[in-house]
Amino acid sequence: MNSEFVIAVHSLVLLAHRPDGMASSEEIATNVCTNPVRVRKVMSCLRKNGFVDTREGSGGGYRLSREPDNVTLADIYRALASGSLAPSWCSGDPESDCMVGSNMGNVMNAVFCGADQQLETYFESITIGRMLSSITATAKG
Amino acid sequence: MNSEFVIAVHSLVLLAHRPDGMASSEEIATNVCTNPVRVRKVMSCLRKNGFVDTREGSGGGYRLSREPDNVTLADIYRALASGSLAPSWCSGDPESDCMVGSNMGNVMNAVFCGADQQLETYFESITIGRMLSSITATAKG
DNA sequence: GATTACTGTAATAATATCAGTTACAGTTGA
DNA sequence: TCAACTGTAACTGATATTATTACAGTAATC
Repeated sequence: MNSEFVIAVHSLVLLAHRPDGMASSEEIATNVCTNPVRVRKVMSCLRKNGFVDTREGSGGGYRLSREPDNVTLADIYRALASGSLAPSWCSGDPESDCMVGSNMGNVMNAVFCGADQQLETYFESITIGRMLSSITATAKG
Repeated sequence: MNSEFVIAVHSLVLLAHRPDGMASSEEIATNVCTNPVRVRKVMSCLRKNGFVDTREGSGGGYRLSREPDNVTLADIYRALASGSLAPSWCSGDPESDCMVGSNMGNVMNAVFCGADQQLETYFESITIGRMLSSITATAKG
């Protein structure tokens, strides 16, 4: 899995946890354990997909623009990691004389498309709000 | 996804397609489009897990040792790609003062364990035999 | 028993991917 | 006008992936 997905999920949970729903790229980066530029790149993508609003300039940062319970991991997955399941490496060669070698690419592709959908369905069942609850429950228990 | 998984699946389908169920690492490598050493490494693992028999020496190679219809992709996944879904990159820091930052690792981990199981369930439904049928059907159609 | 054709595995090299850093233009609040 | 932000691009360094080389061990065949 794409690690940008992880950063995105973490960031959104953090925003959801903030009373005012806001944080700067630097705050997020510290919390996630990475650098602000990487966070900004991910958040920029989340903004384009309507998950957050950004405020540039002094005192700015990111704000969650949707209800935590209405944002599923599937939404995030689709926005920045869809199709990441299939390996970059492609098996076989369409020009091969062998029936197996020449068709494996397509068949493998179909397998991974299915896997991707399966994964998406699973992610559909998990929301940012639920992850936050899970964390607060763990912290209290 | 681990590309060794792809090589393994392709190799087993190829063996299942062979009338005598056999092929050498070089033949497989050519068909898969990679080098024989890589194939041998993957096959070595498949042998240890009981998917194939090997015959060393002249005229040797690999032979499928199970019924194609009884080998699921889940079996293969478990043997050499289990847990590969979670990114190497880990979010947050257990020592963090922030509740979110310090617990995200665990929660994220749980999410990916679930995803892994989901994937395994999906792979359970696909067999080497079915993939081969799918290829022969495509080739004929 | 020598030769040939294989597997098994380690070590190394080449390449590609990923993550961190620096730099700087643009924006906004004070 | 200054300070604190975002948005991006370019560069560097780290890490992971794939290919290559090398060689020991095994078995069939001449």
